[in-house]
Amino acid sequence: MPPTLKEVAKAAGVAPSTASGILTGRSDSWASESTRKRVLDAANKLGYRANRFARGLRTGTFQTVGLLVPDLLNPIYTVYARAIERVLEPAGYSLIVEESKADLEGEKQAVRKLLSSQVDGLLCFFMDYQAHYETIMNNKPKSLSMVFFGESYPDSGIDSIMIDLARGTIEAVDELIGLGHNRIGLLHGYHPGPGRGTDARLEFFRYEMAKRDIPLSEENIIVSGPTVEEAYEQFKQYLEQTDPDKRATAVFAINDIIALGVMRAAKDFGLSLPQDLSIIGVDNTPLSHYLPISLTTVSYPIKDISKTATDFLLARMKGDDEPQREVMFSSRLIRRESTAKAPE
Amino acid sequence: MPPTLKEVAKAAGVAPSTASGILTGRSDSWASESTRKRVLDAANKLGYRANRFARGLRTGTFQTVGLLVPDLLNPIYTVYARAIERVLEPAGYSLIVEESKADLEGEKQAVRKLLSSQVDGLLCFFMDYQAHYETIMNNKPKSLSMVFFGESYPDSGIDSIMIDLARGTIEAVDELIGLGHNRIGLLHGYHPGPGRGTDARLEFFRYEMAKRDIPLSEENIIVSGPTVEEAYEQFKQYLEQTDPDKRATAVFAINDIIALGVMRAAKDFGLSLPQDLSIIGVDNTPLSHYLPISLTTVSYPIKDISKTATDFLLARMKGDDEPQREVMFSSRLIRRESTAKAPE
DNA sequence: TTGAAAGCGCTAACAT
DNA sequence: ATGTTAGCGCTTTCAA
Repeated sequence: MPPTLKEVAKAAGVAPSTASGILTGRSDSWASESTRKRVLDAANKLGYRANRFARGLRTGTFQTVGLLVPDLLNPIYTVYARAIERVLEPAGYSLIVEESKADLEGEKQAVRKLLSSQVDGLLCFFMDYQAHYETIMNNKPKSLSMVFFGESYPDSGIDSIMIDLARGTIEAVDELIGLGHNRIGLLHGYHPGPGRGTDARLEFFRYEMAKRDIPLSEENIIVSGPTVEEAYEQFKQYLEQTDPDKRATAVFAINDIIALGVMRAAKDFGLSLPQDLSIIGVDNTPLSHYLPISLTTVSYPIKDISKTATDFLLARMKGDDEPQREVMFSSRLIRRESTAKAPE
Repeated sequence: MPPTLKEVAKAAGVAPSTASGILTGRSDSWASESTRKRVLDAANKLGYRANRFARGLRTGTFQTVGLLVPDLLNPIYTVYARAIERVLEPAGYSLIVEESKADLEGEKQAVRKLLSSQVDGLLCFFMDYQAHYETIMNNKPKSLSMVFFGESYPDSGIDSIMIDLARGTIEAVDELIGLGHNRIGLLHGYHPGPGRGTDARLEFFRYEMAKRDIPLSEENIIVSGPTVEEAYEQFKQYLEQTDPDKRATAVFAINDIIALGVMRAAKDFGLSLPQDLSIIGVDNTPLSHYLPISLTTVSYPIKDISKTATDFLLARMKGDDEPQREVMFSSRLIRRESTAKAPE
């Protein structure tokens, strides 16, 4: 049995309430230096750690925030989780990571679960924001703070952190055009159900292509789920079904993991990389640098993003009620081995 | 404010304790069908969810288990975490994943933290089991159950799940020999401090090599940390410093992630893969299948392993006090693209 | 500057 | 078959 506050107090010769004030560093605790020291020593000696449950029960706060991500096998979410944790920890909060298994149904369940679960705050990467709008607006307890990544609900009071893929996408498109590609494909994978809303990454890509008068054939827009497996299957199918003369010579994939699926499918189809097919990803996953064919990718400042998001959440949980915030981070292209001159 | 048990009870017209018995499905609750139904309905209507903290405080149990892993960027731990979670969830437990950042100091801290943290059980992948022996034996509360992966403390009462790499390693060695390799290197990466104990994977490899009269030059045994970065650096250095005539033509890396580092270092050094260098990993990480050069690797039944470990833990937490258990799972080689005939 | 007492929401003995 | 009561460990008025 771990020591209780009462025991610490007794060992120090003070009342539990006094010890509590000192141990939690409450500002109104004007304990004398000597008492403070006695209490701290006693706590230390006994190896005291406050029982989170008792404290949570008493304070009505959980000192816990949840992070919802689609798929933990995409290492980018591990990177986020780490960065977030690093901000949360010093603030005394713990992080619970939940994944929706890259499935819209799973995501709905997870939202429900998290909304009524005992956390003080929630950081969300949704695959489909629209799908949860009602649930969240109707069921979010007033006491639960949230921050979104990548999209926002107008007038919801929920802060959002956005990544402006403009620069990165423009650089990617220009890079490919500069290499002589004029049949460029796109693989996007955030939408488990087809036709469900539009992906900003896709729209932006379309726009930039149009601006440059590069035809973007609809059949070169490939829809996949967010996992490497789905990307592999979809792209393999694309390769099998598309006339080689019309086939894209370069693919912009909206994240590194699905880019990996594309790579593998291309290899299995007998293409040489990057000679026969250039591939660009997004996220600059740690992995992308170490692949046998390292991946050209769009990168963004993930630590800053995580820090900002977590700071917003922390502030909201403290009661901050500024107007809804929305900040945007920029992106840029990192050139590696997966892009090359267009084939003849 | 979420509804409390008291409110549910009132809505159903019963006492809190009655409602409690019904809602938690306590066996000694001989409530009549009609009361049971009223309570369930009320709970449902109000969206009641028991306050974990109050319950934990009252029962002295946390319904939580911790999982300690070295490095979440190695996807194999994500795979474990998922598989474990899948067993834990139906049993009503949640999982907290802690990573030691692939650093022995971090691991020591994490052990200390978890031992005194409020979890009912602990599943551990340690990098260095010896380093924690004292801490654990001296500080593990009687009420905390533990299960180890990959090593065991004799007479500790802590169950262990082992992977017998025999078959996999033998197959790996034979595969390489069959391909004509006779200078085979080993990269092992579980020991942050050099000279700290020995790695079973290494010992076994040594043994199998000796048995086949294949000389294993000490300089072809490369020590690295468990991350891809460290493996990359170490192997790069190895390549730069080793006489090409003595250099290994094949490398057995003790996990897929460090195998990836080896691949990349070889590429950057100008070697062609797999012609100039064959590489074998261990773990059969999901990723290894999708790499542009897919990785030959030693695989083992990770779901069964996770299930067994979690079942053991669940049983121990329920009070089971069978003698210490130790089970061993087997492994086998999966041939992919990263291995080829030895160069001339 | 410190202590006494109440109560957070829940469960388990015990009483009815 | 159901209700009453006490208390888990902590924090927080309020009183001393």
